[in-house]
Amino acid sequence: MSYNNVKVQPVKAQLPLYQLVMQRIVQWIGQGQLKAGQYLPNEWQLAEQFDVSQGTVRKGLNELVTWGLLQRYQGIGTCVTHKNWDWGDYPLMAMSKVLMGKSEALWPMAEILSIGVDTADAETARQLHINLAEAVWKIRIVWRHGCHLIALDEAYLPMRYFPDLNVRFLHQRSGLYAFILHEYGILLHTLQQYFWQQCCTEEQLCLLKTQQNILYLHWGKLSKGMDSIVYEWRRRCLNLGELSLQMNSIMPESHNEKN
Amino acid sequence: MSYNNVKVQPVKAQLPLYQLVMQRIVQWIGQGQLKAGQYLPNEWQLAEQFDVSQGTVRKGLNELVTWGLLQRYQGIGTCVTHKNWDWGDYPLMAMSKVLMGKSEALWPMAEILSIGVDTADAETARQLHINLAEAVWKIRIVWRHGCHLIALDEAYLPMRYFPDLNVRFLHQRSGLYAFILHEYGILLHTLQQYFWQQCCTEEQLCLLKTQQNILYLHWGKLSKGMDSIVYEWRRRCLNLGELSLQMNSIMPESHNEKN
DNA sequence: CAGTGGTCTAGACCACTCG
DNA sequence: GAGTGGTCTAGACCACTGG
Repeated sequence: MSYNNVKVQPVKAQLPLYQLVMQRIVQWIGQGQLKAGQYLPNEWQLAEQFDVSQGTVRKGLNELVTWGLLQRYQGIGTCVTHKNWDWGDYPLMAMSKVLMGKSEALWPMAEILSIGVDTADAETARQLHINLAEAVWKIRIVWRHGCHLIALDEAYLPMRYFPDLNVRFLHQRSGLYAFILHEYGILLHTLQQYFWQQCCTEEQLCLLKTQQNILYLHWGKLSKGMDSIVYEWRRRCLNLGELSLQMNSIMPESHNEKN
Repeated sequence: MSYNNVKVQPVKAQLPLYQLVMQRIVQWIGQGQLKAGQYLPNEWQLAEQFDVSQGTVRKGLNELVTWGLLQRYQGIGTCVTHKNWDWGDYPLMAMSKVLMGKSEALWPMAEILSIGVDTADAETARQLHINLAEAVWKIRIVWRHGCHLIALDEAYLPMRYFPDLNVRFLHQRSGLYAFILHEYGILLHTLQQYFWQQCCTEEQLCLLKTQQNILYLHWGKLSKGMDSIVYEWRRRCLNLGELSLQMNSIMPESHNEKN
C-alpha cells in the first residue's frame, strides 16, 4: 500500500497505523476471538490482513508487549499473556516463594461490591479532568486470593463517557476493562500510578475484614484510552500480608501451551 | 555501511548495533560529557558518528527513553533526564502535591554508611547467581530528603566482578552506578523488583532513627548489565511518611533548559 | 529444514517547534 | 522555512525454534 492510502484509517481521527494494529489485536482479545495463551498469526499474515507493512505490524505488536498484553518468542511466535487486566500490571507473589527463587505469579479474583452514581469531589474531578460535582460511576471491588482479602478498590469513571454503564455491566460477568473495550471500544491503559502509605478508613477496614490499626499500602492509578482521554481513576488499599507485589509486567512464561 | 561490516563491533561479543549506540550514549553520560538536561546531536549526526543507519540510532535512543535516561521531543530533540540513577526508576512526590495536581519529582540524597565485605547468605547467593558464602561487597546507604530519613539500602555486589571496588569507590563522590559504569564499563539496569510490607529490624529502625513498630514498605531490586549478568541485589526499607512513590519513569519535563 | 521473530538498511513523507 | 523526531515502506540477512 502507498503511504497515503487512507482506506484503513478510522473516520474520527488519523490514528497511526501501528496503533490501529494494536486496536485490532486488542479487540480480538476483548471479543474473545483471541484468548490467553493463544498464538497470533505471524507478522506477514497480519500485515496482509491489516494492509500495512510488516514493520508496522512489528511496531504495534512490540508496543503491546510493553503493555504486558503479548509475549514474543524468536523462532516461535507471538502469544497472549495471562495478565489480569482489571488488577493492573503488577502480579502478586508469595514472599516465601520469592525467597526460594520460585516465581509464580498470583492474580487475585475480583468481586464487585457495588456500582453507583456519585458526584466528583475535588480530587476525582482533577484526576479525571472533569468538572467538580460532575456525575461519575463509583465502582467498589474487593480482591481475594483464596480466603485472604487482599485489596479494596474504588474506581471512578465519568458518566459522560459511559452513560449506561451500570445496566449493561451488571448483565456481564467479564472484567471491567474487557467490558469497556467490548461495549464502548475503549482500550484502557495505565497512564500514571503511585504508591503511598496511610491508615485505612473505618469503612475500608470493615470491608477488608481487618481491624489492625497499621499503615496500609495504597495504590492510585489513572487509565487513559488510545485517544489520551483519562477514563478512569482508581484508588486501592492493599492488605498484602505475606504477599509481595512484583513490579515487572514482563515475566517470560513458557510457550508450551500452543493453541 | 554494509550489514556485515564488523569494524564497530566489540571484540568480546556480537552486541546488536543499537545496543552499542546505547552503550556509547550511556558512556557519555557516565563520563560527564553529557549531563542532565543537555541535548544530544540529532539522529543523523549520531548515525554518521557511530557509522550505523539512522533507524538504528533511533531504536537505541528509544530504548534509552524506556529506561528513563532520555527524553525526546518532536521538533526539538533528545535530552538527558534528571533521573537519579542510584535511587531507582521511581521518584518521590509529596502526597499534598499529588492531591493538588502538581507533580514535582523529589529525588532523595544518598549517604554511604559503610562498604564492607560479607559472605553471601542463601538469599543473596541465589539472587546474584553466585555460590553460597562467596565474597560480596555490602554497601549500606541512607536516603534523605531534607532532614527526613526516607530509606535504608543494603546493596550486595559480587567481589568477583568488582575486585577493588571499595578502594576506588571511596575516592569518588559520584553515585555507585555512575562509578561502576565509569570504572568497570558496566551499565546497570533494573532486571526485577518487587515490594512487600514487613517490620524493620532493630538495626534498621535505629539507622532510620525511628522506633515506630509499624509495617514498613520494602523494595527488592535486581540489576543486570547489558550482558544479562546480575551484578547487584539491593533491598531497601522505606519510611515514606507523607511522600508517595511515583511509578512512572517517564515524566515529561519542560525542554527549556537547552544547553 | 522451514518458519518465526530480531536486526539493519535506505529512503520517503508527516507533524511539530522554533526563529 | 529549516530542523527535529515520528511514521511508514520495502527489502535484506541473522538467530533461534521446532519437526
